[in-house]
Amino acid sequence: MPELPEVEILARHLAPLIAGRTIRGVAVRRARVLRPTTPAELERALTGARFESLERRAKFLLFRLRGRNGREVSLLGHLGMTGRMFLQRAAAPLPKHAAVVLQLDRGRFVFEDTRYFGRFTLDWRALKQLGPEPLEEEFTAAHLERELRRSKQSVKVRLLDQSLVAGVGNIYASEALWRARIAPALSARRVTTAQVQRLWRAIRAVLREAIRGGSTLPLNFGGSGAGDGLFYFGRAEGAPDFYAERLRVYDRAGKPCARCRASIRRLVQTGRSTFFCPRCQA
DNA sequence: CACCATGTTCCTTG
DNA sequence: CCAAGGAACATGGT
Repeated sequence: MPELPEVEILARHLAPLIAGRTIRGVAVRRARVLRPTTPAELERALTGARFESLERRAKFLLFRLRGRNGREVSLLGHLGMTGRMFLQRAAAPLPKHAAVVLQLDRGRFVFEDTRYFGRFTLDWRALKQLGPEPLEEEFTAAHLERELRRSKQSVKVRLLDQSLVAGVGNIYASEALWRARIAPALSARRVTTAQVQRLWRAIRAVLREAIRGGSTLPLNFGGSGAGDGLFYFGRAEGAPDFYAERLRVYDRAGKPCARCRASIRRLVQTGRSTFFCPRCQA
């Protein structure tokens, strides 16, 4: 579910819903996601605290709260591969893999994560290693070129390095390279200045369009219809599926390229799938 | 049973 | 010390 655009969409939807809400109780059902914070530490910091703001940094969510004692509390969230965050009525059934549940003054906040790779922690050290935000001015084509040239790894693998640019994941790395017409296996060292320019534009366009689309991956809580109290974000029931429409190569092996109709291919780079058009991205 | 999965962090190897 | 690659984490879908 989550790459940068999905996290951005979540933050935008969640921020106004949690602002001003007070936490009455904290239930940690899977302590692993707090690491290295302990359940006792989280309970002490959050009980009685009030949400003030929510921002995104790369794929992280930055929650700022005002603690019971008046001090600021900073909470760092990450959805991992399968994480979700939403509000629901206090009477609604908890999802099977609810990792952390915050009882609010009205209803509850749920961090649910099937695989428990996500984070919900007071430890902010993970942010220190992040590179520039791809949609901000700090991310320039010159920076991208300089960083790419430093390595002989493939350009696709380099894009996943969060210290080079923060927030590009496995889906949008393939999408950006397709858009820029660059072969994913090309050594980062061999990328030309013209290619860097195209790639820089493509990264930004692909991410921006995904955010604009409102939802790419199925972030909705499909099936659970109205009345179960699930906070529902992303597309509405019956709305177009932006995910299926927007992705041009990811998970489309064997299907025709949207530009040239050649058959999309899949390859594995450092253990992860890459999708590309062998003709457009020669 | 096999293989695949949107992410990050460790550990090993060179 | 660094770069690079692979395993681990944990659960579910096909």
